[in-house]
Amino acid sequence: MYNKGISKAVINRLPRYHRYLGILLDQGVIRISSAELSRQMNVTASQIRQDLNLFGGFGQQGYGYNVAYLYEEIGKILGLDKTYRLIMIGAGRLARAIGSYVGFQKRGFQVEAFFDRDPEKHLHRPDNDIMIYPLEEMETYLKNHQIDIAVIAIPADAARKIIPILDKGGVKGIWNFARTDLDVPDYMTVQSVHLSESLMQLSYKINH
Amino acid sequence: MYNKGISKAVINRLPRYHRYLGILLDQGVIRISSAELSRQMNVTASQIRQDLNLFGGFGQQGYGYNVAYLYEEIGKILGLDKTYRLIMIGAGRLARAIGSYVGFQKRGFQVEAFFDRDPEKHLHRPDNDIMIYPLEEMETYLKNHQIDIAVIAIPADAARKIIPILDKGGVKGIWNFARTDLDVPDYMTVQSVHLSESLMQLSYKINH
DNA sequence: TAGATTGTTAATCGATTAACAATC
DNA sequence: TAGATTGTTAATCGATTAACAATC
Repeated sequence: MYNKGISKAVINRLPRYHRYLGILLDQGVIRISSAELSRQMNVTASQIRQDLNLFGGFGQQGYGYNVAYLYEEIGKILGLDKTYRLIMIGAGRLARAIGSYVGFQKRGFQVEAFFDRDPEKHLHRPDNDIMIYPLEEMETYLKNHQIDIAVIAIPADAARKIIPILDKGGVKGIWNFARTDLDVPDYMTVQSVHLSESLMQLSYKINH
Repeated sequence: MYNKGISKAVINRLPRYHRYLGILLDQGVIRISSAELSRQMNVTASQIRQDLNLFGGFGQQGYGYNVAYLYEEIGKILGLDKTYRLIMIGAGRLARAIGSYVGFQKRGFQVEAFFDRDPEKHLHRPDNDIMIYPLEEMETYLKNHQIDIAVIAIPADAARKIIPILDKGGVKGIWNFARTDLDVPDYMTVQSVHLSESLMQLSYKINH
């Protein structure tokens, strides 16, 4: 899979295409034209064709796109055909909620462990049998386990401090829920979910 | 506060300015130039000045920007000088995590109640004394309480069905965590946090 | 006053949309 | 074959960056 200068705007749209195609697939729809999909998704047909063609000709003139095939291909582009091992950094409410969200909803993403400054504080619940380790053990843990993604759900300063350990431990991607930007080497990637900023954007929109 | 055609890109950047200014404020920094802020934030100075000037001249030639003043003004633009009453729709892990996140972190956003299809299922915890009501009572509840924001953390189809009730109930904004787009009348606004899409974007970036 | 830095206009860049020839 | 619809190029639109005159 090769990145021939795909813009960030396009990447951000791919998961949404994937979601809509998944719904069509469930509905038993076999083929769809860019025009029809554009109606359902509220984007232009031109944009759909333009976006898809960055990755190759998935459609067929006079026919449209085969739903199952396109769904599959976009899944591959997004890397959903692979599996990923995750650790959760933090074991508070948010970390546990995200951990079980990922565990239930996302087949290819396996939550392997939680780490917390104070693992005793967070009770093990019957529906959550994944171990919570003390944060100091993370470095050793990463030596013995190949982990692809670290989910960060701890305060901002703790989050920034932990990056070198994740780097050394061979973690490739960070899903960041802390209220900070994170500097990582260029062979690592960060995807941030800034809940606070999202709520502020809502508040802006309500007032304007 | 008036919206003179501010683009979405600008609005999305405002909370980040606010965050950085908050840090500077905590550090006791009195004034800052667009050049210095641009270095810290990794954006161009030009963009900062351009963005800020959409809302008025907050700076002063030869001086820069007063940190406290700018922080305050951006806060006002974002509507952070007001208070908002929220209800949480859903009382599962994610809803409770977000509910307590908002409660702890965001002073102006008050969580008033939870609603759930099965309120009995979700135990009341000592650190969470906000009531959980059955979902059927929401319509009546909204008649008797002025609620500004509904946070949606229930499955996609349930989420879509609930919109008319929120509309009738006078809710202005929706913070949507369900895996669906939501159609609302144009006097309402939706801000979605698509966790699933965010994770897919991370997965894409790891592979490219 | 001189130096610094904004506010703002103009130039550039990139992303979206329109159009249509290619082709199934 | 005729009709439909893609793939792709060209035109438009919008957003970002550069430049500099205004001014503190």
